[in-house]
Order: sequence, then structure tokens, then C-alpha cells
Amino acid sequence: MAIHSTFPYIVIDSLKIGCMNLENTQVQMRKGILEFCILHIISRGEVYASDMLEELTAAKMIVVEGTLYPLLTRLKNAGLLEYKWVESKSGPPRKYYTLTSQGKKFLDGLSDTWKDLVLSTQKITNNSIA
Amino acid sequence: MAIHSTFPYIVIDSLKIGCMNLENTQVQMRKGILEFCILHIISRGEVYASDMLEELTAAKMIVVEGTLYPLLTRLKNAGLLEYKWVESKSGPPRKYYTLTSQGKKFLDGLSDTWKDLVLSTQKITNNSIA
DNA sequence: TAAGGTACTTGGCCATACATAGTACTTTTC
DNA sequence: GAAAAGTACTATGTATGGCCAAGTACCTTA
Repeated sequence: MAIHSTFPYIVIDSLKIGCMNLENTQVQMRKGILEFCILHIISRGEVYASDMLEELTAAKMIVVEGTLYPLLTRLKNAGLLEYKWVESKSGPPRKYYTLTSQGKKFLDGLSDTWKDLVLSTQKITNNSIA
Repeated sequence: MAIHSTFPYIVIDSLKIGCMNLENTQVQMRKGILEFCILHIISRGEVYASDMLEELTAAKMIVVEGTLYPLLTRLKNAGLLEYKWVESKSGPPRKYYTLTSQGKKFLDGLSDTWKDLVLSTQKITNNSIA
């Protein structure tokens, strides 16, 4: 196995744009999973945004308004959620969300995907011990 | 709790842009996790891209070239990886990757993040049984 | 020398998380 | 009763990353 000290290909190595920090990768890891968690929370009964934020924060899944609201809108537009306006005693009315039947199916699919993903990752990370 | 049948806010409900399909969300779920898995594979010794593809596929973590190669470049530019060119008996030379010390630290951080994320998700999904 | 395979690169597209600013309605306070 | 504070939701712009598809370079085989 001879080792090249020079590059056989022309490589432009000059510009390092990568701002590879942990925080950013953590955000990437949460992507998609968040959707799964939110559908799960809604599947248990009618809730509105602040309820969800509370539960997500309690589970240490950091989420902010600017993430949650657009996501709910997206899920609703996709037909996975529906909501009712309900008056509140302390402020403006709230949107209480529930899953549609389509949303339930989607959640089931996501559950499988999540399980597979965890399994796959375990497979890979456990190999390092073997 | 009085329920509004009309919307108290002006809501533009007409354009449904959402192309919410399972496949898409699965892709989102993989984001970031892939990075974690690849760093893990490399941490076990020198490997080149096809080795990784093989192992990832074996673990049912679907990855294609167009995802893997840019990712490796990104990690390398960020100083987490380095590589040697090694000649091959059956084709062009290969880049054999290893982790830098910075890469090892990063991997440790990611391991913690991943554990937390799995825990958080468990917390939320298990609540539905309670 | 031509053909086919292997290894890696590049550019463009799309979806999502987040920050930030803004709107609408409520209750409280003076 | 009007201003202030608070709650709930909306809208826009930016950046990142996965994927597709096409392309380049090198090697072996015929």
C-alpha cells in the first residue's frame, strides 16, 4: 500500500466555509424528530401551542415559538392536523389542535422510521466496542 | 369553554404548499444523525467512502454518494477529519479518512447530544401510554 | 487504444429551524 | 374609558444540509 503524499487530483483546498459547530449539528439532529414529537403530543388529546412548548421544554427538547408555530401551520396545511378556536379566560382565543385520521397514519409511519433510525444508529455505534 | 366556529383572526387558508410526505420527513430525521454515524465509523480506523457506504447500508441507514462525499468534504474542511491517498489494486487511489483530535472531541459531544435526544423522545412518546 | 468500472467532485434545488418583527385580541391599571 | 402590559398567533428572511444529476479523473481489461 503505497501512500501518496501529493494529490492525484486537482483539489481546491483554499476556502474553508464550514462553520461546523456542535450547536448547529444539534439543530440538525432535532430536525424531523421535532415533527414526530409534536404529532405524538397532539395524539394524546387537544392541546394548544403553549401546552406543547411546555411539554417539549420539560423533556429538554429545546424549541422556540418561531419553530413551533410555522410547523403547526405546515402540518395543518398538509391535512395532518385540524384545530378549533377556544376562548381563554386570560388572553386571546387559542387554537386547540387534534390529529386527523391522515395525521394518525402519518404518525404511525414516523414511529416506524424513528425505531429503525435508533436501531441503525445503535448498530453502528455498538460496532465500535466489538 | 365556548367554541368559535368562525375565525377571530383573518386567516388566509387558500394556498396549501405543503408537500408533506413520509419520505421527506424521513430525510429530515436522518439529518445530523448521519454525521454522527459517519464520525463513529471513522473513529474505528482508517476507511474510505465505499467502506462507509457498505456499513451504512448494512445498518439500513440509506445513504447515497451525493450525500456522503459532500459530507466528508465538509467534515474535513472543518478540521474534524484528515485523509491519506492510498493506491488501489482495482481502480483509482482512495482517500482513507481518520479523525483528528478535534474530530474525536466533536464525536464525544455528538454522542451526548444523541443520547439526550433519544431520552427526550422516549419521554414524550412514553407519555402516551400513561 | 478503446471500453468499462471505480472514486471522487460540483452545482443546483428544495425543505426546514431559527431570528426577528409584527398583528390581534385580552385583561389590567390609572 | 384610554393606555399599558400580556398572551396567542403570523409573516419574512437567512442559513444549513440532503439529494439529484451530471461530470471528471484514474485504473484495468480487452
